[in-house]
Amino acid sequence: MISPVMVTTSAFAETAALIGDPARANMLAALMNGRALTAKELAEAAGVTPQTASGHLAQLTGAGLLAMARQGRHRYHRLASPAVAHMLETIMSVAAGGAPGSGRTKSLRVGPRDAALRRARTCYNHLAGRLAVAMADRMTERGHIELSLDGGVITEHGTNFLQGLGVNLKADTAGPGRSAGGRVFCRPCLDWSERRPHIAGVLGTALCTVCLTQGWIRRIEGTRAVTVTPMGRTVLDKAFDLRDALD
Amino acid sequence: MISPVMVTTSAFAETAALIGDPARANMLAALMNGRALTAKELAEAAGVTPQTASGHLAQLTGAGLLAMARQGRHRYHRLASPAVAHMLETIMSVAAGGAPGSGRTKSLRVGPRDAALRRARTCYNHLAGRLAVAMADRMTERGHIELSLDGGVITEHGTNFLQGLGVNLKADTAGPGRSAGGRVFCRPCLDWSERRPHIAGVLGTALCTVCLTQGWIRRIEGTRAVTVTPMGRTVLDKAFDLRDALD
DNA sequence: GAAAGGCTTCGGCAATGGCCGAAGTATTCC
DNA sequence: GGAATACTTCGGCCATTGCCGAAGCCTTTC
Repeated sequence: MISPVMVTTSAFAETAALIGDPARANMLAALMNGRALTAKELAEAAGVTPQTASGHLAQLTGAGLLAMARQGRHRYHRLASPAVAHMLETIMSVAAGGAPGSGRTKSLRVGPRDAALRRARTCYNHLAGRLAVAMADRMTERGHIELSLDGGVITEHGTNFLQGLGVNLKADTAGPGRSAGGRVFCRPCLDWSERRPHIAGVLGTALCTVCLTQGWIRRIEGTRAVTVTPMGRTVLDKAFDLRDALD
Repeated sequence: MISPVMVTTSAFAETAALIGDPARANMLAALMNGRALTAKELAEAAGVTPQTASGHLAQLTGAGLLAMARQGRHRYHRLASPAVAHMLETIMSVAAGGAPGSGRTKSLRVGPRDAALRRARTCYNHLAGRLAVAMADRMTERGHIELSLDGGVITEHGTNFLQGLGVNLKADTAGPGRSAGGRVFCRPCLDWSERRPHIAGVLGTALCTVCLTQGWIRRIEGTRAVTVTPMGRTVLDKAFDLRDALD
């Protein structure tokens, strides 16, 4: 007999099992930069042949974790929704060491690629790493935002500050990131490398978008890491007093 | 050669794989009621023999997902931290059907046990299901809270309301759920059965605690579902105008 | 139209890992 | 002290499933 509760429990396990395979996990991690990649690129990211990758991608798409779009002879795969990205980030956060302060030190921090990731990276559609945590810290210190592990909100002061940077927060009057009262929340996202919250949600997305379009940061191909351009360094240091966050 | 980035990716995949096994997934789901269970109880929940469960529990504990406490000849296992509970809830949310509005209809809703779960259940340390969503809706309508997918906050009005119910929100001046400014946030938690947010975080925990200690709701043994007592029905319907949320 | 590239399906191999029976330790109860 | 209970370790069986080579489909390019 199959209990009705088993149905949902089984979907729960299946989803996790899908993520739990090393090859698929690498594909999903590669897609955490928020962009769509071809099957071949994902095969390379996972370290498997195209035919093996094809099977994995079919499974992930079938389960609703990925969305696929044909374009010529390419097929572009991306995370199906921000909810999926959020889920993956949450798992990464737990995988990176469990509760902060616990004795677990599984994630060794070595190597240049790793260092670049810890310094600054994208987390689906917002920024993460030392850079993002530093930005959140300065904004908190100055009263631009209020942030806790349970939630966050931008103040009037912060709205003005961000608009001065070119972030338009009054574009739409309602959206997933604002309450019925129009208040703009910023979702805290626990940074897996820094173990402290940074800014996600609509606010984090807007901030990341501005940084990219203005050329303050640039994506490093084939990884989630980003570099801060010389211009970006000047602008962001002036705006956020980054101190040694980029060293 | 093992790339340094692979280290973290591997921990990511291992964590997901740990959750992905059906037996372990059932154990974790059973622990989502927030309480500690013995190895035997978890074996029963997973549908495996004690010796098999023992191996699974050792893995989960070793990975930092569970914490264990000896007590006499029993060993009580619980989720290691709220972060783990949050991760599991996020996976359940995605597993229950991907993005809201997507064509996925994998989770059939049948059977009495399932119906009870959808009506009211605990989600680690707060309430979920139709009951919790209805409570959040009423509080939003009345201006007690502001809630969006990105965050939430309790208003002065809401603080008074909850204190009238016996929830003391001014107990400590700082904590994980409040910003440096003392503002009390309530984390939104996407309800996997209702596909709408309900109240989590410190606020959700406090609310759930009051309901349990006052005897308004009671846990159903062996499941995450809770029943609303006759007294609770009276009190909660008066306070929250639950309408048909409990039918 | 032929060639090339991107992607998928099929088939068989191999290894990972979950499962239980049996046996061993630790703790409580009588 | 002996029986009972809770839990763990060990060893071998078996199913699942990830992997790649080969071959086929579809689209673009020349």
